[in-house]
Amino acid sequence: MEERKVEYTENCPECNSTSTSVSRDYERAEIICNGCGLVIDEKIIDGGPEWRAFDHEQRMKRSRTGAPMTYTIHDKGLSTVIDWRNKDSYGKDIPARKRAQIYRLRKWQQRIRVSNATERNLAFALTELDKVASRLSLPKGIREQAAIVYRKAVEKGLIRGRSIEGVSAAALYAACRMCSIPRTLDEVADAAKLNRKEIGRTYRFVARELDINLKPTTPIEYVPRFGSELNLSGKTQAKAIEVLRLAMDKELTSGRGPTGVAAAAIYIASVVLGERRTQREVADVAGVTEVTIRNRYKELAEKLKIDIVI
DNA sequence: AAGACGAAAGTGGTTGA
DNA sequence: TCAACAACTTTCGTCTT
Repeated sequence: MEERKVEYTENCPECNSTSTSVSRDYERAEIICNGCGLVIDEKIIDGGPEWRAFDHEQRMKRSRTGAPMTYTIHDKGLSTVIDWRNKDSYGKDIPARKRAQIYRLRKWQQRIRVSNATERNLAFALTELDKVASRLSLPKGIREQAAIVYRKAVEKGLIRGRSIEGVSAAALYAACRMCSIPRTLDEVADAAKLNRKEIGRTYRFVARELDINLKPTTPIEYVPRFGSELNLSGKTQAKAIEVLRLAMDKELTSGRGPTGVAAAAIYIASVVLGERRTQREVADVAGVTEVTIRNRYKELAEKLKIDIVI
């Protein structure tokens, strides 16, 4: 193994002068101060490759990594991309007489990449998916999940007779529930600019055909999101969840809209712990009315014997 | 003046004959 | 296919802080 010493800009705690640098000795797996020779750290991890390559060809052959695979690009991000720079793999300029050839190659590569109708459909759907997901500020994992659901729907031919937008919105809604960070149908419908009925219908259909059976969402899953939108402390959110656990034990949540129950529990928790929010505020973030909160929280307070002092 | 309360009527979706 | 039904909403007048 060759000895690689990499300059490392960190000061030695011993001699502590800014001018002295330390070096990493991967042979001995130590970090050493160049000034006083102190071993600063041992058994460091060598982040580099364990193989050696003598030229570019070998390097390409031996390296085992590349761009990560993703489901959010229609070809999973694995296709060849001919970039726009007129440079070859060494970074040298491509001679003028070859430019035209490269230009044609580039054009055809683009055309082939999204060749048939299915591919184009997928490409379109995935951009749509991404657009809606970013409007709802959903994490990347959910987009991947939604993309997977959408791909399966395409494979089963479930798109026929349904709009791409509708199915991608349904896929996204399903993905949210699968990952336990549910959005309401209303929220998805709003972001996708479609009506809720349509998405709901499509979702049910897709879920049935793909054998995605999800348990009904529990109110608890809504607490963190509503809680943080209301700037409630973790303590209050925990209290709301505690209330919901008790409520679920006593069957007070079944048949009720989960958002309504979650809103009521949050309201109760906020009052009990002195972090008061008005019914109006809670109702707004939960997407229900004050009346629903009142009905729910009356029930909860009565059955769980929680005293509400207002 | 804002928030909470509750009655009454209306809406959209599910269920079962 | 249709009526019954429960949950939820809208609206509004009243009470409380």
